[in-house]
Amino acid sequence: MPQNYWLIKSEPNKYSFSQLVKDKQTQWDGVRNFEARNNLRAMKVGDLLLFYHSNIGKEIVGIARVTKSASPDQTAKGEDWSVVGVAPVTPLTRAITLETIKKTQALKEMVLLRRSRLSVSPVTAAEFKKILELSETKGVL
DNA sequence: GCCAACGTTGGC
DNA sequence: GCCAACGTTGGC
Repeated sequence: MPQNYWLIKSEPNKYSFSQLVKDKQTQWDGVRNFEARNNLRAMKVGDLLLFYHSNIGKEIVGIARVTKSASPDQTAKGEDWSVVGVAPVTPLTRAITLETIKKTQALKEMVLLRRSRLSVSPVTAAEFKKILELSETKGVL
């Protein structure tokens, strides 16, 4: 079964990776952008997620996984938005900053850089692997 | 705090 | 259907 990879953004003062670790699981709601929503809908249980802190930190801090595929976002009654279930896998041994991503040849084409305002974006297997490698994070794949 | 990028809205 | 105005995101 092919597994896909994604990057999800959150401002750490709103919902941080450590909060997700505490919660054990959460619903990824509040997405109000069509393209981001379509990416949520393309997620399958078991897909892996890079958890990025925007504004504060500007770095990828952890790995999470999809525990539940897309369902209607109850926080948007009458509108057609989606949520997925997300659970933490592991924090990165070393966080990967935006600066590092920009400097790293293998990561220069990341959608994160090309589409800076998109809050849910696809990540290639090669990019995902590179992030794990650079962050010295083991036991995920 | 500023501003570039860019998605959305609304007038025509 | 075009496009100006406006609002939001997110880097700096």
